[in-house]
Amino acid sequence: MGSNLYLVSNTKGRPTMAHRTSCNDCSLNPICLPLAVSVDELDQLEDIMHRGRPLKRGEHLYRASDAFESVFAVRSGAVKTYVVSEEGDEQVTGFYLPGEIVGMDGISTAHHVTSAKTLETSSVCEIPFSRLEELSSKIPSLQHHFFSLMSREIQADRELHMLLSKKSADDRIASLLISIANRQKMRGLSGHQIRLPMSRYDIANYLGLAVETVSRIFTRFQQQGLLAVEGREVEILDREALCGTGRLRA
Amino acid sequence: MGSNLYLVSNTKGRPTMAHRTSCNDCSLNPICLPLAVSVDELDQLEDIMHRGRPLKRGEHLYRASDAFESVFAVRSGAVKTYVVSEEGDEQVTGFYLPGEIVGMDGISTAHHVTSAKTLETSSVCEIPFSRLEELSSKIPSLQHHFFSLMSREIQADRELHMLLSKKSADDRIASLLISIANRQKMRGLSGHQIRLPMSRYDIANYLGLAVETVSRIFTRFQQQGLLAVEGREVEILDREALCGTGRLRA
DNA sequence: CGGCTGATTGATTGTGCTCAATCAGTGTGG
DNA sequence: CCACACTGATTGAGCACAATCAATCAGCCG
Repeated sequence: MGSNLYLVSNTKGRPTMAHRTSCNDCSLNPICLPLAVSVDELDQLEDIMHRGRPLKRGEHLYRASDAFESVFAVRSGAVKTYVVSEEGDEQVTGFYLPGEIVGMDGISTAHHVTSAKTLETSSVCEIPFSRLEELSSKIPSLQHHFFSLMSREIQADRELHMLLSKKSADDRIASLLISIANRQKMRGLSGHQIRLPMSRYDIANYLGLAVETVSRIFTRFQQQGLLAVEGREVEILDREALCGTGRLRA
Repeated sequence: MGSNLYLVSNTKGRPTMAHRTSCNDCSLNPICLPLAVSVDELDQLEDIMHRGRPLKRGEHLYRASDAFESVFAVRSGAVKTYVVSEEGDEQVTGFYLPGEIVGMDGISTAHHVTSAKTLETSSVCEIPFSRLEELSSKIPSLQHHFFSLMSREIQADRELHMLLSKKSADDRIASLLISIANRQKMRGLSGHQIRLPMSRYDIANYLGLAVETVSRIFTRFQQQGLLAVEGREVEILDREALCGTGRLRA
């Protein structure tokens, strides 16, 4: 469970204790929480955050029914949230990539309603929520930014809702790929060469499809020249047509 | 656009200018925003709110792409939110009953991403968001309550997501009915005798089903003795079995 | 009365699920 | 070191649930 080995293997070319860098040095600065605060306020924000050890694949950030104490900013890797019903079947409720905030459910109940586990070796910043609230009262722009983040979460859920209603399986897959590509692009990565951090099972579960269907659609998209798929590596060859599949906006 | 006639026709037995009462007199007090604030703080909250005229069925609270300025607390009636895609088809994204807050999308974009229209004659309280933010900075409990409300919205979306993935049409209908019953109960109304404020079309759209399917399931549920349906009046006869349909928690 | 919208019911089709088999990759233990 | 088991992914065949197309009916308003 040691040191920062995992992180090193993940952030290629920056072997120097990356998990002790400050928000200032973080490449996610422009899309993460610090976005909202000035340089001197940033110190206060950093004071309340914990940058924990890197987590191995499959470790939990929190589990459903845990007391709600913190939200988490993903620094590297990827996280999925899910709930397990009484009958034991799992429902994946979201995927979180670097720069995104996990755990904002649970504020109202004081307990988490989802569980969050890493999909691959990941590092996260833990932000105790009560202290974030205090700080938000003092820094209006931070308060607004946090409201804004939650609002964006709601918006994303709306889009997902729309996707799941307009039920075509093709649309769902296409849309997920585009979404991940967009989010990658936002943090300066390729907008067409993506590496899916989650399994086909997770994708199927998230989109309300059977694994077999996901698999079939991936191969068909490939045959149609829309994608180049190799396991979890996906290249979007014809974004236009892919969007056209479900008439999404490019 | 006429006095408080509409409201009168809606809040039976209280014909006296109900829209000028304060939060103190509002029956929704225990579940609405005022929940979080003390008596003297309540005055400040009331100062920033506008209790507008009652709205007729079909009037808009706001439209997609309108500048985001306020959130709205539903006082009476019911509101639906929806988006319209470029191709013109509508997607209903939510139903809001008295005591619930509409319009929290749009914080991040400064513009609304959904439209909100009344499903029947309704009255709402408009709360300018910038002033709510100011006030939230000064009243920590209000800030927390608002975070909490947004969190609850996210939670509800999670549940919806789960519902739409676990795709059985029966489950979806059952779940919606239970949800509405629960929300009615929370404001002191019957937990089994409900009046659906929305059309079958809205229900179908919201749940990602065809209208015909909704209709069929209503009649089948009735044949099975789970419901007594008469148009938009629905009585839940066997809540246990209804939950069992989709193995929901009662 | 005639036209409209909302709701219900019937007949047919199709998309995606289920069941089942195969295959590749990975880790385990003899 | 290799056989074996196990998980994740892919492909095929058949079936079921819900969509679609279509017709009818009730209520409402001009």
